[in-house]
Amino acid sequence: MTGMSAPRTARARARAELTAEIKEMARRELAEQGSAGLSLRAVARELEMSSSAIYRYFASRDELLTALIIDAYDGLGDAAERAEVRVERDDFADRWFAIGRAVRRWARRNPHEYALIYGSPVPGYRAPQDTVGPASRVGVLMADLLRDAAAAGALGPVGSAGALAPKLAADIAALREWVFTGVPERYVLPAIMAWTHVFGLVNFELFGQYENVITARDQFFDHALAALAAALGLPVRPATV
Amino acid sequence: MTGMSAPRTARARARAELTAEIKEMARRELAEQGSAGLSLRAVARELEMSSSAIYRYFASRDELLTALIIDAYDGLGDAAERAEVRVERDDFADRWFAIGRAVRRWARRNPHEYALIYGSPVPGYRAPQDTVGPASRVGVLMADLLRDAAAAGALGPVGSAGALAPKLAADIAALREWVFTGVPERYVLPAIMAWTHVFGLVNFELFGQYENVITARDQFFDHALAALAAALGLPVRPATV
DNA sequence: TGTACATCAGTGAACGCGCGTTCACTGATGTAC
DNA sequence: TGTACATCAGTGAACGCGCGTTCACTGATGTAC
Repeated sequence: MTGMSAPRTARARARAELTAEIKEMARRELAEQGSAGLSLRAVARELEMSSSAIYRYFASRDELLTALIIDAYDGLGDAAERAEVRVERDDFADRWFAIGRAVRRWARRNPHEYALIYGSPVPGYRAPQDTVGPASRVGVLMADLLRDAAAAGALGPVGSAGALAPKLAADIAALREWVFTGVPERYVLPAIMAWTHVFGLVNFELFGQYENVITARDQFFDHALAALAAALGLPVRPATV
Repeated sequence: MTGMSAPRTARARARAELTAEIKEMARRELAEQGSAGLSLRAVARELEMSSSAIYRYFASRDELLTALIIDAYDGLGDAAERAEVRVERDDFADRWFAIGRAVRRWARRNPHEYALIYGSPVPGYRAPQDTVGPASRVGVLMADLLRDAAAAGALGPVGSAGALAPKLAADIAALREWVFTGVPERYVLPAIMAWTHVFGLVNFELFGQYENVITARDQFFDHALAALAAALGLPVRPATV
């Protein structure tokens, strides 16, 4: 996941370990202060090293933040993939449920990391290019699922909203050359919507919008997943929690 | 909106004006720094007054933040209401579109205020009770729309997801005694989902998740609104942008 | 209408704090011969 | 296997900055009689 091969020398091993420790401690700080309150000095203090020593591992606070963001995307991606891969390949609705639930579970367990990647952008921080791969993993997983379902002829009808605006049709065409290869055209927009909806649900739950509105959070989320599966054309069995 | 009656004395008038100026300047700072970077001293500096003077108007940074949050909810609520009220009362789909588009337009015009209320919670900040009224205005507007449509017999069928879990059914019952009065049971969950989805769409657009995914933002949003209207049981005419 | 007193707005200095980043330096680890 | 040199990790002091909040004070505005 780190992209490094096994370190040879003791020095390299120590370096890898300390890099990991710094990130781990930064994650803990993040959980207490939020991304804006993440401070190199606090991390160093907690690790009982001088603040300047951190600079041997991360060139700046932004670079540490970037590392945390990538790790967060990868953590979420791993969680979703691990959950999805355990499901029977041809139970497409179950695969959908597995992805959705894994996303929510990970987000509830790592709320500050989730906020880091799906909350308000960190002011003054501009995400570098290396985040886009990790950032797309959940979406890719959903697209893969649709491709498999389409190949198996398991996709049912989806509501049509009439003719599409040309610009939007072009977006869909582009998507079908990339993540949505092999997915019939009419399933692409429902997929983007369902993807958006899943994170919208998690956002609202984590950021407090369901306070005084929904108390049966698990059941509501599962209900929504079932409705989304139907909107995606996936064959849904009656949901049981 | 401020809840104050017309100020009598010159002093009271000056006070009201300066309070507004402080908030206005704070909003401008917010737009540049984000909520975590909002500083009383910076606001004071910009207003060419001493930092301690701010304390005559707001007891603390948190109190200023609360005022901004309430104003943001009210700004969004006003925008949505003003847009919705201009539509023919019995064109229910149009009313839905008006609300959704107004939310998005306001969010795009006031991205930092939007992030303040729908983004990651401000670390260490706990929203006081006075925010819940303003926070619910858009939801109330949607519920009102559904009530009107139901009364007019204009609501079509919605997808049923089978029997509901008891806890979830209880939530719905509670909602129907409060905001969703007069709205038939089966439309409540689709409404919560549609409400969630609208803000999920705006979140994803504003927070950068559609980068490299959707370029036709207006058309995509309208498409989603149309799909949501259908999911809500609202009578949809073919969408034109 | 004028006066005495109370209330309020605003100031400037200070407290105590934390931050990111740089730099010259020491001592340990790794590498080449 | 031993030695000379280069590389790296970590330190501590310093720079320059900004922050929220408090406090004793001055001068203006409002109020009651």
